[in-house]
Amino acid sequence: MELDERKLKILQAVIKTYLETGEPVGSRTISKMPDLNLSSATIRNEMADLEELGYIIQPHTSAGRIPSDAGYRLYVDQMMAEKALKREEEEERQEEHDALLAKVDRLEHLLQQVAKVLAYNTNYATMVTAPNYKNTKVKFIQLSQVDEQQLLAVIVVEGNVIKNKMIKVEEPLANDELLKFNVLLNSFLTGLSLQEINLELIQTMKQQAGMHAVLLEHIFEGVMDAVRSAEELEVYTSGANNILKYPELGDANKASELLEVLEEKKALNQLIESTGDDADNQYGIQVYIGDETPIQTMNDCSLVTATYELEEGVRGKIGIIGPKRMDYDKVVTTLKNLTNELDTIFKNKT
Amino acid sequence: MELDERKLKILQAVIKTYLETGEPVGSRTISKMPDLNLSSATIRNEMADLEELGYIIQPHTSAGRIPSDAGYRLYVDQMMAEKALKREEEEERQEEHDALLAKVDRLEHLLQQVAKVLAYNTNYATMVTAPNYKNTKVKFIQLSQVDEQQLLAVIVVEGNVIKNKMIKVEEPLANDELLKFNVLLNSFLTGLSLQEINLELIQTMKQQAGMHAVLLEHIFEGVMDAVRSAEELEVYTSGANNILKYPELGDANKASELLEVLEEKKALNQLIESTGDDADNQYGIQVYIGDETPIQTMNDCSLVTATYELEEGVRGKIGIIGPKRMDYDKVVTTLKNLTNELDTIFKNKT
DNA sequence: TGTTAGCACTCGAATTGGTTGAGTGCTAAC
DNA sequence: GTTAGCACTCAACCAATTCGAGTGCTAACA
Repeated sequence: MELDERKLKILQAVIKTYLETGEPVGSRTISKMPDLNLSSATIRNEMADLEELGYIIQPHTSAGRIPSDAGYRLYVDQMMAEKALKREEEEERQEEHDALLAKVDRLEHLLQQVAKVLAYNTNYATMVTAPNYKNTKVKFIQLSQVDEQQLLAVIVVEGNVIKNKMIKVEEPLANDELLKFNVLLNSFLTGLSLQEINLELIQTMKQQAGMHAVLLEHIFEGVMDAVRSAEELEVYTSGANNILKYPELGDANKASELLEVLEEKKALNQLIESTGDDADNQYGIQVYIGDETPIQTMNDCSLVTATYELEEGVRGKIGIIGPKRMDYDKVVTTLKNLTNELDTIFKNKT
Repeated sequence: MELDERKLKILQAVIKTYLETGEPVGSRTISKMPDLNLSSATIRNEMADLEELGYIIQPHTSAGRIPSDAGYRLYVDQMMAEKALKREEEEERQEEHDALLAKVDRLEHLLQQVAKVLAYNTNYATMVTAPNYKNTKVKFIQLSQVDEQQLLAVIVVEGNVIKNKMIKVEEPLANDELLKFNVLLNSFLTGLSLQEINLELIQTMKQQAGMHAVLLEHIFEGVMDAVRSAEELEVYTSGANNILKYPELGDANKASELLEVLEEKKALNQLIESTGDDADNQYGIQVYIGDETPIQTMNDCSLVTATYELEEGVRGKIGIIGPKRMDYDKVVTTLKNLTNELDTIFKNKT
């Protein structure tokens, strides 16, 4: 059996109405559509075929049909393909800037705000990861004496992300020693990516410095800590409550598990990092349906991810989590516009 | 009518069993308790009285009784009074340290961890506010040249909380100018509390400095920004999913509203700041039942707050949100132990 | 006077049975 | 290949019924 033109049309009709209503779709509903002029009986035959092909499912004998994961998949693929064609015409129309985003300054706040706005606009749960700094380079590094017993290490990496670390010392450093340290640190580390700063390098630095070893050790440890904390990926979430708005997810147990995942930043990070590369399609937008999602808890959900770029090579991800019957079209469009908007914001800023 | 000894006992029995079961408590259940030897009929009479006094409620004619807010109130007050008496004996027994908290270093992470552990231990939703820095003093302040067009302002306040701010400049400052600035800033601002740094002060500083006004303006603005951002209160939440575990809150609408509040940090802050001062009782623990909670959305919940002290005068709050029939005893004990533990951690640390 | 046994009563919750109607699959005719 | 028609299925809904936990009240008892 083949999926001919007509079957496809019927399938799309089923899915579309199911997305709208959330209830199983019967043959009569479809037959009444003006688009394709067929009796309910014919539709029934076709629907039986579609079920055999695995695109739709009957919850019970005397009910209408709902899309299977495979059905959604087909639908989404189709949609994405269409979007790819329409691309040029639309490109110009997305000028309206979101006032909510414009005035935010600090990256953390911006990303949190992005998650919030997105959740508000789509009515789904959202998450935004901070960009991965591993590939960014150290721009500036500085030790200062805060008080008798404490040094402060400040590290700025490209993208103007700032990390701080307090370092305890037994006794204050002399001014010229501090200066020496700063010169040393800067000359060695500036321009390196965080990835390239490793123990080996530190060793050679130590040899070069040739100063009181214990103190040195301590300070380097602190600096390394700061570097490491810059690598830590932050995740911002919003709209968790939206999950409860969809009855198919709203049962207390499932919803509770989902919420738990949304709180568990590590899991989230893994989740969103395990989604494929943006190279897969021209918008960097990917759709995971049901079992395709990387986490078991989300098997009743769909996940749509997009990639934004803070600057060359420094990327973060945006994710939207909703029921399988989410409004894929709207979500994809919104994400597309949003990433564009972020692009312009970042390009003007940095 | 009076609330005599026996009535009180019965009331407590009703509340206790209701806390455990979550279902209306009938007269027979109480009469079977070994503690007070009375027939169900007598209990019924007493319960009728208790209802008239407003301590318990009958959901419908042929059901048992559940506590009213007033009933809970009485129960909690009683409990707190008892705890106050038992205080000394217990004091020594709370030595077991929570391994999960010991190794955390940065304050943000520690507080987040506190929220998490607390949520895990109690099965309620939790929130922890970062301490209020308004009263803390500036310890250290520094401007550095990061690159051609950017200055970095770093401010450290007591409690070792660090704030950063990037400041754009048209052209790089000369080294001696920068030095001058730093001296100026430090001499004026160090030792002041964040509250005391205001426009007036800035004005006098400007006059003193007497340099190119525009640049100055810019820099001060940046510094002020950093100061302001230090004032911003952070709130860490955890265990939001626990809300769904209690049927009386689990209906989709209410739960959704609650979750929304938990996400809205500003609202949370207001909420927890509006709770009274810790002076009210010796543990700094307060219980808000039903309508007593400061937010309408929480009228079906109870809120228990505690205060911790990072150092003299620098305090934050911890809140636990659960159903009205939460296990007050456990919650209060847990909070008491936790604040003690935090005390020892902070005293060893700083 | 306080306590208790007994009893009629109430009312939500659970069970049952019947009805409805949306939807199906199949067959036969067009 | 399409469609009208028909028998069939089954969740959803509703009403009637039962069940039982719990009540309030009264009368008897200590």
